[in-house]
Amino acid sequence: MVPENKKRAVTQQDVADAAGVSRGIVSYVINNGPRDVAPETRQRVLAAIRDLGYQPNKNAQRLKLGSEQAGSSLGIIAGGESFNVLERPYYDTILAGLFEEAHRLGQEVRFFSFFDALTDPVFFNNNIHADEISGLVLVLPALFPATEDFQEILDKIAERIPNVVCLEEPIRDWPTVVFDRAAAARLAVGHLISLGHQRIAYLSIEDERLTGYRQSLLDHGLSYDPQLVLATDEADVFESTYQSTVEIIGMHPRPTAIFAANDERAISAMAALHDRGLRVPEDVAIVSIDNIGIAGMIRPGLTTVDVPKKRMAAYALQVLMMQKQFQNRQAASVVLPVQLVVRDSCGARVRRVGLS
Amino acid sequence: MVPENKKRAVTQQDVADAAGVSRGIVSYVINNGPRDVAPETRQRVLAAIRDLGYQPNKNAQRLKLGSEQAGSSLGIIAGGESFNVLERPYYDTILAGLFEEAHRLGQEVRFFSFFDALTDPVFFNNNIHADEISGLVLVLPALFPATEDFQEILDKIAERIPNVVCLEEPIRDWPTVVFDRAAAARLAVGHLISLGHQRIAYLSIEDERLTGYRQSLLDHGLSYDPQLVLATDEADVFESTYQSTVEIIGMHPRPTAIFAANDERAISAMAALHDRGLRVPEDVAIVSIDNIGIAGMIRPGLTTVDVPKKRMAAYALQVLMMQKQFQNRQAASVVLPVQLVVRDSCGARVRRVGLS
DNA sequence: ACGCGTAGTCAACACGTGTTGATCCCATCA
DNA sequence: TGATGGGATCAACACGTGTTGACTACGCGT
Repeated sequence: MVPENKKRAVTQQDVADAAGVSRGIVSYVINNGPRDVAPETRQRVLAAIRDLGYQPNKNAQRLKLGSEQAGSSLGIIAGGESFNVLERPYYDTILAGLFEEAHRLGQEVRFFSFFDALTDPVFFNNNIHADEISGLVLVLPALFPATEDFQEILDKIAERIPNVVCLEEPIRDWPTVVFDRAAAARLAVGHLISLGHQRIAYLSIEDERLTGYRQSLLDHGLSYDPQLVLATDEADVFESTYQSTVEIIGMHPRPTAIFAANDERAISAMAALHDRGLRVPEDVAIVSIDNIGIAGMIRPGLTTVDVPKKRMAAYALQVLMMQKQFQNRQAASVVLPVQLVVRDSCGARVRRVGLS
Repeated sequence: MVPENKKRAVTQQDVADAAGVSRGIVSYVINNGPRDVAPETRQRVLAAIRDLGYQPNKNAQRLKLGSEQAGSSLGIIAGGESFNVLERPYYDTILAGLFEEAHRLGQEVRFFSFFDALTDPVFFNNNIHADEISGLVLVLPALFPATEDFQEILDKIAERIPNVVCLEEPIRDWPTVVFDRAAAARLAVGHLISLGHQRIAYLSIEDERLTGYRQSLLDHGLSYDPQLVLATDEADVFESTYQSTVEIIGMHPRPTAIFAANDERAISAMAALHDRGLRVPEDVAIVSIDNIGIAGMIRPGLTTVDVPKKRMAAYALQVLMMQKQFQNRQAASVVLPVQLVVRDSCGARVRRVGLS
């Protein structure tokens, strides 16, 4: 390999030489500096900059200014056990919202996968520097491995990076932005009950949704039957939910409705029902939570509780900015309200159980 | 606001003082430096580093080493007219693939939206620096605005950043990684023809797919009817495709099959057919291209041509690395083959037209 | 003619690091 | 014992930039 002469980058000194001035002047011109420059000189410098195609060296700027001033980035760590957050429709929208809001705030963002950043100390040390990142957004699903490495890295984050916000799952004492899961579950289950359903199975995520499911049943005078709560595996959502749905189908008497913890699970359940020759919503009604993009495109359209994903993202960055402004002062966590979106999978537009 | 004393970061000098040595020694220890250090001294320095929680300043390192050595990033610019690539299942997988492969190569990546990076010169100048980015992947859908700003920014990329690879759409003379669109279309249409279909509508994207669609018809002795090629609007895929499908449904005689340019369009078509009381595949068969994640989860399952999205991503980075290795030498473009995935929407598992 | 303020410029320091020429000290060998 | 070598360390330079103290020249007032 011939070591072709690397063309050295153009520096302020080159510009200064070309314009016949001192280097400092060039700096003044670029930053509308702390000192004034004679109009005629300014023009000469600008011309030289244009001619040589000069571009300031960011590294030198950041070194000098202490990256605070020079525009530090905002870090986003997202994911579960792999990169695959990017391939999950719910988190996609969250991420898109984060990017949009960051752009609105003029913040550069640096994106890291959970796998890289939180389970690999070497990667963490090499890539996540307080020099470069002044704020961090953690987007972590419920279940993550509590390895020693993981805990150690959380410690480092805590001591190095002043501002951290969590989306979805609260971690340590960092402020959190979440949607109201219990309320979402109550909305979904309440809606099914109002349509006349009495045996409602739950394709579960065991968080506040379960509480909401249970409470909604009791509120409406129905009994809570643990057998109707079926496990689903976050690591293989589609397959595990499909199997659990098959179980539901085999029950006697068969539940007339299914509450799915999120839209992915609902879609999986619909597939299982379809494959067994059962119709949605005529034979089994379905309601879920999330309102991902395709929820309204598939047929039957999914009745689901809309989670304000983009607003959650926007709030997360707002909280981060607040933290930054009031140095280290604990910023409040946020719980956002949700809203039911009625489509066809619940059967509200078709019939009411027991009334036809 | 009380200007709480910013705690100055720990530097090599601090470590050196604490360990009672010269600063250079600290540098040697950290980098297993060009010079040897006495074992006993080394231990003292390491202890000091640990005690003070010293972390080298990346900006200074990069300044000194010229970011080439210090680990420069790999840039990804993706999107159409907005950030929404993140919310489109096809591009999600592409991006996930890029991140995965970058991780495998130990490359840090910096992600930019098309909107930020390619249409806003100010943002571009402020955030995309040759100092930091040694290679660039452009993930651009077919249609992008050819504004002056856009062209100007492409010029700047060309002169500042040595290595560029395009995914999906070739731009300028940069090397490209694409899947074989014409072959994909021929596979899809050929499959429908082999099932006995003779009137096949095309929910179109007007690229090599159209060529493939046309050629496949001719190859099988069918005539090409431009009326069967319906426009769809990339800016509002679902709605426009839905409307075009309604048109198809109203045709006399009605086409017995639809070839959709991608899975999103196929799902939209299925919705329109469902809403008009037509069954898939019994009344109208559907085949498309992409094989996005949900293609196998919805019912009927989507028969589609699998695009090797992750392999495309991996290849893109391979090409980038090749470019880097052989300084500026033009790297070859890559066209990846595709494969048909038969599910239920085509009807192959149900019946053959005219044979039952 | 002299003093003085000011607009404009230059030289020099600082940011924190990697690296090299020079220095010190001690062990080894003639 | 004196010279030699080399292991270990230090001081100093360089990377490219932002900023401050010092310097020059010029205009103005007395």
